[in-house]
Amino acid sequence: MLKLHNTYNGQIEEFKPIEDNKVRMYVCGPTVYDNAHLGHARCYITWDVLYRYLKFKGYDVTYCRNVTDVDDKILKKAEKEGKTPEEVSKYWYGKFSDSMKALNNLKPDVEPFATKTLGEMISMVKDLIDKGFAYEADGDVYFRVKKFGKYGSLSGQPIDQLESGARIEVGEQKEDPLDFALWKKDEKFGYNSPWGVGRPGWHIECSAMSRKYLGKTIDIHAGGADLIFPHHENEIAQSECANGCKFVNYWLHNGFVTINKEKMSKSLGNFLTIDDLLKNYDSNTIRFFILTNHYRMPVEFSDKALTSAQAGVKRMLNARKTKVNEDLDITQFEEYKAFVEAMDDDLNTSKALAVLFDLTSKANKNVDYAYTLLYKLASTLGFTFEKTMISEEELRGKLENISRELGENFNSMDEIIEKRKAARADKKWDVADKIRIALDNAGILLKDSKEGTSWELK
RNA sequence: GGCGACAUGGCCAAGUGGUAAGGCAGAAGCCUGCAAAGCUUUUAUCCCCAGUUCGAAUCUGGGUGUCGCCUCCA
Repeated sequence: MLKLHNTYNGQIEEFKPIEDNKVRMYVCGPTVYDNAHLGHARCYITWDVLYRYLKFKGYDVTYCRNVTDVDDKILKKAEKEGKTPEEVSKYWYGKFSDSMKALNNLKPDVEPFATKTLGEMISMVKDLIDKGFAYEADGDVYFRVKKFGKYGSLSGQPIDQLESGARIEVGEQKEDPLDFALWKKDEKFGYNSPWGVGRPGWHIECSAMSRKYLGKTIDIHAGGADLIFPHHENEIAQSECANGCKFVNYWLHNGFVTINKEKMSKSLGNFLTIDDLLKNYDSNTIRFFILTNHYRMPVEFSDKALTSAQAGVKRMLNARKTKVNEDLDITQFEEYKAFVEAMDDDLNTSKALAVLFDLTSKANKNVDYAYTLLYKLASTLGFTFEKTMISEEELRGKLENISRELGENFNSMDEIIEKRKAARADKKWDVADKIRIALDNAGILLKDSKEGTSWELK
């Protein structure tokens, strides 16, 4: 029985989908104007694991993650670089997708673009105006926060407190400082609407895309904890007033990545991009680093932590391998039950990893089912055991370097290993060592075992 | 000021009433021509104080410290 922490009431609740075994899940996606960083990686890895685990549990999941491609930041970047907003967002969406793929995150079932969902947004805004929850003011449209009695219940903020922090910007014609924009006048980059040329507000995007692709009431809505207020609060207000029904059953939020004890973020400038990180650590390492902590807790980044994660994940992925037995009923094993119990408990990945290490240890001791189980459960968390394949070209380059160093021509790794094997048989240790060192210099590690000698990239 | 989270060994981190999972690092041993990997053994009384209880890291109250949201932010 899966239990999840619901931000809405602060409780850990049993997860029950609206419809049988169908799950409708929405995650707030990126605004595509710049590189994604480790904080984004954490968010999307966390929800990728939830997506994978729901599928593992047998749910029929529809995972929708939007792409915000209308935004001030995109426009600013476009102006600065002399490009169109479309060019900017297209480029950075491509980069984002590459990063997600590199992190081994599954592709969501739907990835709607804000600019492609404008019709839905406009009709929703219109609806809100008709129902009296919104009003037009000089080309802008605002949501009447005070009309929605439940406003503030997700973030747990008393309305008068929110009021004291709210401001009216210059040029805005709000009835109340608390009101937020559903539509903003923008004659330069805007789109046609009943209220003139303008752009949708950020919050309405998610309400509209969620409704269009998943329906009026959905099971799960997830995102970073910094979106609780105002973004998710506003989404609830919009959706529930427009649709006249509950918006989301389970609100899930992940904690931040910190660096030097401070939240990693664009605005503070203290971030590491996923690209940069992948230069030093592979995706398994990053995933392991993220999953050793519970998803709601803060995670402190440091090179030391990543190095530690690297060593840890290596141990797991280096487990003694056997053929994965597809016919094996893995559900019969204690370790399987322990894994499921951990994950069912609000995604206790830390505990689940402990189960995987138990299996690693068993695999190394030749317990026959251990590797099959390890492989399947680790895959559920998105780890990959497959080694990165070395290209023909790269291998040829390495062989050339090795041949040069050894003063002898080798055409394949097998030839080299055979040569060393013969040297070892003759107890010519100096020859054998030279070969191993030459390979080491070329970034190849040799492993001797009873079964023979194997090689892998370091 | 309002709301919320966290504080466990050298580092990271589970555990939420019955006497501390796991990973990294360290140490010793086995294996090995060497190396890598692996195997075995090994390191804590849980921020402070008071209380509840037969019994608390785990509940209650009070401190101290750290962080987050309240403005764009994953």
